[in-house]
Amino acid sequence: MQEEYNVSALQEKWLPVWDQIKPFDSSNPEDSRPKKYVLDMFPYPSGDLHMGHAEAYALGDVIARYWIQRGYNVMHPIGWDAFGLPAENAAIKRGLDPRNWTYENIDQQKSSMRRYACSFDWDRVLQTCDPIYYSWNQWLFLQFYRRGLAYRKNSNVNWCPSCQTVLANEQVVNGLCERCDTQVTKKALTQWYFKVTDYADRLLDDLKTLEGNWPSKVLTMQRNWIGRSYGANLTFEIEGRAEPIEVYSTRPDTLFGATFMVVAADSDLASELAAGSSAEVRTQFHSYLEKTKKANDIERLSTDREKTGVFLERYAINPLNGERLPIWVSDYVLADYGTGAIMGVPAHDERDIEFAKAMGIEIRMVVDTGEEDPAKSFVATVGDGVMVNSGELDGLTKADAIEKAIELLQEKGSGKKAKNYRLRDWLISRQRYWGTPIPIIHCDKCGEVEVPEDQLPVELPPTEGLDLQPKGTSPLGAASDWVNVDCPKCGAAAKRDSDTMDTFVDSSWYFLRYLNPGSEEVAFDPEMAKEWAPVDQYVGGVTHAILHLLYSRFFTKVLFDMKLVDFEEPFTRLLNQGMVLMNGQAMSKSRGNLVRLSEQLDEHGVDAVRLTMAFAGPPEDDIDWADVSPAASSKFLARAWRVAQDVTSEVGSDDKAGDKAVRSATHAFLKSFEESIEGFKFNVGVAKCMELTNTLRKAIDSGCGPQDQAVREGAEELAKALSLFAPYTAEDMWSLLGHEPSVAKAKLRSVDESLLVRQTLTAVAQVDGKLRDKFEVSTTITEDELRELVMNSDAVKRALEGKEAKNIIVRAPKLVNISTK
RNA sequence: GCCCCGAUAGCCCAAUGGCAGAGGCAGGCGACUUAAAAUCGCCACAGUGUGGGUUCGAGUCCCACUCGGGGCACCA
Repeated sequence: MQEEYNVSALQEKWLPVWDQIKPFDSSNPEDSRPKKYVLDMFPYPSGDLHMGHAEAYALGDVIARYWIQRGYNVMHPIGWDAFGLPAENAAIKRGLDPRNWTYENIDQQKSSMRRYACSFDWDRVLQTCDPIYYSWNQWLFLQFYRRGLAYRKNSNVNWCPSCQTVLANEQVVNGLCERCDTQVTKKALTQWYFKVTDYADRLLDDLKTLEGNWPSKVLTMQRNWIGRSYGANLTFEIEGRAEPIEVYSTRPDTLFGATFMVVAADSDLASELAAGSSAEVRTQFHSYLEKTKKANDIERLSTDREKTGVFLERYAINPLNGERLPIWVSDYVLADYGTGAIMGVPAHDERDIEFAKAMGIEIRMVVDTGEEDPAKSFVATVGDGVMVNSGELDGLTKADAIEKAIELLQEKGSGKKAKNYRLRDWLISRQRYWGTPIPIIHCDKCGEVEVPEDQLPVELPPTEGLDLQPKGTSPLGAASDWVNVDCPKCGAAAKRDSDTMDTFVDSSWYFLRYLNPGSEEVAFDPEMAKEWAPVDQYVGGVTHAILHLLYSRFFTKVLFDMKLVDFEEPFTRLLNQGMVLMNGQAMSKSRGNLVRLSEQLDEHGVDAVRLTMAFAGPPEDDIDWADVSPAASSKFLARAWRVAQDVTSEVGSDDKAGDKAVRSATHAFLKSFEESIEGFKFNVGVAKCMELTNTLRKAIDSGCGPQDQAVREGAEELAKALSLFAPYTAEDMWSLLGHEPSVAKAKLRSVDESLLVRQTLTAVAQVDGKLRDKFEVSTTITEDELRELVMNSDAVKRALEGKEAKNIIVRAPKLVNISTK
């Protein structure tokens, strides 16, 4: 009796079966299969899953399920990145506890994921807002603290006036808050930092080991972000100041071209130098400083902005030639890069020449690059050239001059090699409620005191009686029962640190927590880490190319130094999936182009949506939902399903008895399917499934017939292959073919190469690269035989008329090309 | 301004330097049907953004440009 393909019936039929047999359990210690760790970036629980999640998890699932079918014990866990502002903001808006909002959303997402048939191991689940999770955030913080990697300092920090909290550099995008697009301002605050800069070299150098396994785009972005440069620190004596000033330069070779010095307006040094100046200069300086502070990053970064500054009427002494250099303050020099002061070499630096032009300062060429003298052209020449007007450096090229200049400076004790980074330390304090409390107690007598480990976790106090409304200081500060404690050292009255940690701390090590998510004894079991970690395949959006991935890499290196893990990179391979767009644009409610995942699933079924995600194109490309057709995917799945239904042979009959041509097609399919999936060409893999389906359809209707064993062999492999994309349909096909669930655990047949060997193939004859004739030839044809065959071809003779064959290239058995030029 | 990626049929996309088409959508024709849907089968459609170059041979490699997308952008 032939039945109809019914998607929703299949979903209802198989979901409970899978719940029972748990095909994706990875917790059996007796399991002898080799291990693989496949990880999807965990979601933030803001409402139900959306189309973007659907793509990411569909693609991650293809990989996880593929490796299971290749015979691996695959760990594929999921969790929730559950702390953060959206929960807190939603809670404030509705007067609720952020816990409610968060856990409700998690429940909803969890049930959507189950329905979506993700191959997650549901026994390995974590939520970063659970005390049992953030307890270990606090433990790790203390380990970092003891290693000198967590410290507090006062400085001008990025401040979001809307979120009323500080932001890490990484969370400021074009001068705007990453979350709410508000203009970020500066504020002087004492905050906690992680010392990422200690690891800058390793974070940069180890990117090499990821080459080929991470998208090169991400590697480049990380390199740029860390931004290492090599140069020298030069020491300038200052008239009227006991201490000299250090200046960082990548071009110490141009020191003879220095005609001024600039100090960052907002640096302590600037204030100090100004203080020693005339009253008039002091007034000018202070008004300039006020303007600088008010200017936000957007204005500051605008490239065509006029250079401004104030001359302090003080002078620095050039260490090599003793010249007096006027000292200026300006906002184009950054207080927190290098030493916050620079030597101005206008002839060979674009920014310096702009400044010199604006202030009427001398431009002195010291590198002859063959271009016009910058003093005349007012265009800085930054390239290589020959040193001039530079004393002992004259005649040298750039690289040699840099070496020589450093040598000279070193002899005088006024300079040495140095390197600098764009990367700054990671500011982790946040003045908000919904995050991990920082496990430090402030005591008037003892200063910063660690919360003893046996008192962890420092749990968040309940929200009752707390005003979560952002007001610039942490809401936790008002929880007096919670804040006021005895100092663990001296017993005197003390206060807890009331800030919470950046949520990127949570996600920097969560991949290790999956190893034993419920453990109260350890953050993660180092033995388990040896078995499973690092992550073999990480899947997620490119939006995390810098922040999350850099922080995770930093954490991993610290854990390596703590001897808790034996690897230095957390994610061996990385796949960045694209975005799901609608009509060329990111989906959003305000644009009115939002496609609701739940509606797509109701209309087309889970399998069709998943298949569409995989088939739409290469995974890293964006998918425009307007360009794809889940209805067509559904149609194909029904077609494949009918093939399985039509098979009439018995389970377990001998493959070898089957039709040769169909068997060849099946094994050719297996080979190309494997290549497609391992090369992340899932769209091609799906196309191969379609091709095999067409072949089997034809074989059943007008070929060897439905009883032929080759048709069964093909249908079984088709079901297995399809299970990567369409688990419900594939499971039902597997059942129609007489097998027990689950198809997810069925191994793909290995390719029988002998079936791929061909007796004949089509050889082509080209004249000047253009196709002129074709021949069906034996695969063992010799070069001479093929050449003769082609030269005797009428079509080839016609093409050669009036021309002379000058060169004949023979690539037996496939091709002959006759060149007449 | 600098760097990276992309451009193949009406559309989405394939193609180890060797026959431009694997697959799908939309389209046309036919079979089945009283009819339609569904199903099954068949068909058509581009010479690869533009201009050069390397090569026996270029969608593929190199150079320049156009368009689209992304990243970085006073880091001395």
